[in-house]
Amino acid sequence: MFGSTAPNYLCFFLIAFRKATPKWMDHVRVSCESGLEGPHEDSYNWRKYGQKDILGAKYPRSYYRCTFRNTQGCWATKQVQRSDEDPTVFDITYRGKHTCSQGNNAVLPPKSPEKQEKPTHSHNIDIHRAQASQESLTKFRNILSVNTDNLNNGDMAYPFTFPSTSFGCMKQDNHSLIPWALENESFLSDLYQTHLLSTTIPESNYFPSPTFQMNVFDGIYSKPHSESDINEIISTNTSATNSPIPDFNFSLDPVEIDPNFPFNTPGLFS
DNA sequence: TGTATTTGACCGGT
DNA sequence: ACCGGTCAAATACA
Repeated sequence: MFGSTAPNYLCFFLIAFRKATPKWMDHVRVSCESGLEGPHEDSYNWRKYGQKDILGAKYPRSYYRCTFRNTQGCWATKQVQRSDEDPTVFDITYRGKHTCSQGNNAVLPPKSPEKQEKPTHSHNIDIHRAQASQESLTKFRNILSVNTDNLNNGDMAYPFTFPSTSFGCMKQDNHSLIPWALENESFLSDLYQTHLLSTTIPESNYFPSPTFQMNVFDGIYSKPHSESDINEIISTNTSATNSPIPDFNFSLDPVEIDPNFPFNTPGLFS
């Protein structure tokens, strides 16, 4: 399977990255009474790069990637699709972890309020700050409307809590923090993306309403598509720690990797 | 003019 | 061959 050339290795790792990137679903219910529709806001800067009609789905799926993909090499992506059953619900699938500045701790100021769909509400911003105060978190939690769609799903796990410690500010190159970070935050930190409801603009151009009703993914890592997905995440704990590619928070699925694979092959990561 | 979105084409996996 | 995901040229917008 593996040739002796670096490009072959690179190809392999790109495939492994795609396949092993943790995914999770985020169901957002839009408040009908507020007259809002469209997906949520998660305070990250996303750039839409595609839209597809999905077989059997009423609504098209939109594809977003981090705005800073090129400038900062952030490979976080997300998919947004309106639920067939309940059009007020958007299924959001996140892939990858933000390695850009906004993913570490910074919530960059909006370039323009309209276009950047940036929440100007402090709670949402605080939630993304590395040192959000417990007070803010408590206040924020009080206005959350938890979507319990997944509670009947036996796969769910990892109850969502609001830690008082810094969150989502892990530097990707801080290897000394990796073991703890991977065990506790590898994906949980990404779950710590909260969402504001959109206005009437669907899919992409949305920004919070002053009367928004916060509906946050219920903080549960839900519906792993398969057991392998869990393995993918768990494997991050081990394989990524010594990964020579610190910029990518991906895991290598041990099922797919020959344990005898010569990682120390000269030129492998060159 | 720079940036974001749209949308048909393209590609890889199944 | 079909389908999902991505690319990139065209277009829109500030």
